[in-house]
Amino acid sequence: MSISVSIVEDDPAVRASLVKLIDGSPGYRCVSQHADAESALREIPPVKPDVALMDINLSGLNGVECVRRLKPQLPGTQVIMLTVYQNTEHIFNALAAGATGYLLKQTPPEELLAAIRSVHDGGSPMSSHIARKIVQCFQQPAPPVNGAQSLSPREAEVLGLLAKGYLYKEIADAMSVTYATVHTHIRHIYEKLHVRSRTEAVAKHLSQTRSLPRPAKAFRL
Amino acid sequence: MSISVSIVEDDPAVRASLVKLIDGSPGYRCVSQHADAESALREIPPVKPDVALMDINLSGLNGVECVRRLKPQLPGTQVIMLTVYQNTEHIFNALAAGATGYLLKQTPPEELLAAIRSVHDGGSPMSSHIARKIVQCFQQPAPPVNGAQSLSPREAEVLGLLAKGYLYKEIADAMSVTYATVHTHIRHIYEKLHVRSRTEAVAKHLSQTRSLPRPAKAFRL
DNA sequence: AAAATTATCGCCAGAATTGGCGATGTTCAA
DNA sequence: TTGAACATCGCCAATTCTGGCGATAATTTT
Repeated sequence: MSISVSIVEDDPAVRASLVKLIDGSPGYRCVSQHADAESALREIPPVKPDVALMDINLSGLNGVECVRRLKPQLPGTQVIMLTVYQNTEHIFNALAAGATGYLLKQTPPEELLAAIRSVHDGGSPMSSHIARKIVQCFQQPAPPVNGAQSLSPREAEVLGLLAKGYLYKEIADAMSVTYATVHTHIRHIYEKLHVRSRTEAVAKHLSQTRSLPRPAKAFRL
Repeated sequence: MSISVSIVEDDPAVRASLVKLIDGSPGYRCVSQHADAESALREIPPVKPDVALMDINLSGLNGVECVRRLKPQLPGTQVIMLTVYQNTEHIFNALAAGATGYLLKQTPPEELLAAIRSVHDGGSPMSSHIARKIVQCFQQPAPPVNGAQSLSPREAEVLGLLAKGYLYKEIADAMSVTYATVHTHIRHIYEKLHVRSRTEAVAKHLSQTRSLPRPAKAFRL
């Protein structure tokens, strides 16, 4: 069974050549093409393609938004973004919106076909450099503003329990020390983090222990 | 100039074949080999290889830890993890520790060489399926259990300020209502979120507004 | 029209937190 | 060896939160 592909691309020439490539390759067939996000949102769901190639730069609703709305209706369809942008923000937004692959428009035809097969086969096609950007996300070693770095092991432990909503007394029990000691640790924590309440300390803590990448501002929303 | 490679692999046979592959290929040269993390940590830094192939499963200190300690000393060296494990936890831990590539041991020789070149060239080599796992990280949708959905607009507003560490009185001023009203809103918030303190409410709030992926437990440390 | 939800206000008392000030002992680096 | 950072303990008072109980009014839903 060949892989069914939908194409969303506003440039008629590019779109035509994509259709030609897909339909001209055995094992692939183009089942729909769309010049803008709006029509894509209307017409793609009934078609249920295996894969969608989505230009990221559409007039009107952009490709990222289009994916965001399309994906919930078509969880089985894998979306590959096509773009000229290689910047981190775009990449993350697209992936967060539900895209599975991310290719540059300059990708040669054979690779594009390989990517379509790959994404259909459980992979996430992307250029090597884009992969690196994503990997770097995991490495951003919460570098600078980590007031928490200066927390002693014991203090960090207290903060962890504080974040779970434990009472001072419960923390004391959990750590086998007295209430007074917990109290003192917490005072030191507040000093070091420059906060004045449990809530602020926890907020700071959660924003820093955040296990994962916090790539770009873009992500915060 | 050929790419210098260090190899860390405890199985002598596998290590030997890797060395043979590297040294037998033009454009690559193996500059050191190590049977365990400890000797790797001692011997690799002076060598400053372009690329290090690191078995993830070493006796003693494991490969991930080895990378974590090596990378700060050798920011220019790109590390590719070699492993039989394909599970998410290992992948994330390795990347977070500073690895740039992640390949399965079953990777064919030519691909391994291509990966070494790729990582040296600014890429992040990894199998298509591993890439997918990483991408999925960015897609983990704000989970369903959003008790916050039932919060009224006003309550949500209060919670937001609560999360910033505002005192009841400050929230009252900010919202131009009385302390009593804030107090009531907060009581309702606690009921709806099933929490008993400001800290718990804020923790819940932050964990849900969190724009980004929160991959695995593994990440929490 | 009755009921539920939301937003607003109030009192009171117990519980928890915060902060000021001080103390002892250990460990580790200068 | 002297100081700095850490972990431990203590007292006391002021502030802040939490929860129980109740109330009015507007809006929305049923």
